[in-house]
Amino acid sequence: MKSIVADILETALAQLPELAEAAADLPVAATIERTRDASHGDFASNIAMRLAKPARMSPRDIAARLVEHMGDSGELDKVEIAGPGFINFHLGASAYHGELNSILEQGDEYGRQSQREQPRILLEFVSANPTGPLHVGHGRLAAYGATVGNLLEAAGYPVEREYYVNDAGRQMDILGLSVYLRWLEALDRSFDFPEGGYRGDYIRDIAGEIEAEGVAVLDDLLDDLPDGDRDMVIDELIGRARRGLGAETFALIRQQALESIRADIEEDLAEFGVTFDRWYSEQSLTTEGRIDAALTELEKSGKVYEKDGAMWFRATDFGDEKDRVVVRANGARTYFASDIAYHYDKRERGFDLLIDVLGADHHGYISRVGGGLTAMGYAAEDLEVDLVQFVALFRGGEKVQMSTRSGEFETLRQLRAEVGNDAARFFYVSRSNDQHLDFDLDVAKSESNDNPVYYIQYAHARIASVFRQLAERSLEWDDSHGRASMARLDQPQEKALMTTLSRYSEVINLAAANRAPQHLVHYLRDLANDFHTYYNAHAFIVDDAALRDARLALISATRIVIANGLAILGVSAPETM
RNA sequence: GCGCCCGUAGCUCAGUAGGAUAGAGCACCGGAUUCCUAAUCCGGGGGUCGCAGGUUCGAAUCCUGCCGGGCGCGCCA
Repeated sequence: MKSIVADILETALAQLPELAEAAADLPVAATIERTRDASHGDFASNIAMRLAKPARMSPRDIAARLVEHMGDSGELDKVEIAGPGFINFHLGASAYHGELNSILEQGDEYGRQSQREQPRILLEFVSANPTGPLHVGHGRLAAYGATVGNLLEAAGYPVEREYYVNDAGRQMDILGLSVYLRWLEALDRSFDFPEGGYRGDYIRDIAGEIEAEGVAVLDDLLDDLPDGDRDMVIDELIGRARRGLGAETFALIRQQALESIRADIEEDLAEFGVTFDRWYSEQSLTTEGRIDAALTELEKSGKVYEKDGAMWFRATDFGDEKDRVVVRANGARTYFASDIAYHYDKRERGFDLLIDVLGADHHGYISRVGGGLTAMGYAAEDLEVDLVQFVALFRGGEKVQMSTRSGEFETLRQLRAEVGNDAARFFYVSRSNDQHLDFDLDVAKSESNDNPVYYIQYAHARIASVFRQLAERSLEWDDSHGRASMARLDQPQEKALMTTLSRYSEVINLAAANRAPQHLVHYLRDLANDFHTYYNAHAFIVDDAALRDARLALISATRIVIANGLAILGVSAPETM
């Protein structure tokens, strides 16, 4: 719809060289927006005000010139100049009827922009460490990332989704150790479980499943532990276990634990409607020499130096607070080294735009990873990080404490079980990602009244119900008759509904461009509201066949748009409720 | 101390590269169904957009400072 107005304005502008020059840097579409007040028409452009300074003319004069050069497009009822220089466009009914026809013709494809080649986007999200089940915070990353991916695809971008599995490093050894200790415990060896280990019940489950063949009982494992902090104790235990069991056996336990947890996460997310094109292993960065390759690139750039036996990256040259170690004095690569190697690899694989969806506590990484990319010959702008703020659960007006110790739930699985996938997906993306999220369990769970998920789904189910009623009355919807009779849709509720429907593509583009799913959430709420209002004001199944068919065409289009929008959110569109 | 995010109605939050009279839900008050699902609809009250300056035709939106809240600042991952 918006493009109709943009085309008219662009055509007029092209005929006025002195204005076109001033508007060179200004995309015409960016000057056009929906009006808030119907008396201002359907769309308004502020282009005259924005050109006033560069063109050295008064806004109203500019507006007048533009209006003079607007042809008669047939879809425009009238154009007015208002206020300080707004150009208000009043569209005719045919524009709305055209949009309605598009919806009915395109069905579930409606709202999808034509596929473009560039930029190829790699969307990385969740990427939670495979050391335990996902918690409610990860759920927000999952819902947000998945929805942004759907939005980008709908907007026509080629998108691949990736989960980066942090399956290397010390935490994996701690995981392996924790599993082995639980395995020992199951053999009636009793001891104090070390503080730094992973203590969750899932560790016991994994311990019960490990292949025991070749796994020895190390009776003196916990004897004479050094006095020291928990990290020291854990490292000592890892060393003993590795020596006692043999490096291969220890690695086997570790890998089994890792794969068990990773598979559990994958299943959890799949049930949540969140899937990935690839699970990218951090271990593979080492085994396939990608860290070496990245370090070589860094050295070539001259942005690394040696100090105190370690290799440092000059992160401060790229806006970071301090330089960062990439290779420790003991020869081990840091997590940061993996991280830049991974992002370098993403770029090497041909992705133009790397989007990372990360928890808000990761904001410190942005400048240094971007800096790494720059040093290796790419641009920091190739990396976009969308931070997602934390989640707080509320029940009965009280904040649910999310400590590991407390019996209160904290895993994504438990949340999904309690409120359902639809409500969870919906609530997670209903707020801006840079806003802290208060997740009210009571509202999400309530199956009536005040739950916005059901409000939207109910609109969809109601429409389905109308068509069932139609069949029960032995009537049929004559699709083409309905389309031919759209002029009969002249009630204010019908106009309001058509206007809202026509906004859908604009909302998709806006939400995709801003990585802001909440725009779609609010839109769907508005659309459902317009439908419910219409439902209460007018009967659809009326005796007048032309009017009936036209109204059924309108609500049919409404059903399509609601279903398409909910699909992007990963929420189901039920036929009955 | 430095850096990032946030501060809008009683509560939870929208607010589109600055735009016309700042919106929604919940809560509160009052109404609507012989008829397609009342998980619905309609109406009403409720605001110094944290504070103070600045930029401009125009600021919730941009800039500066301050106040308040969250998060981060390892040769951890």
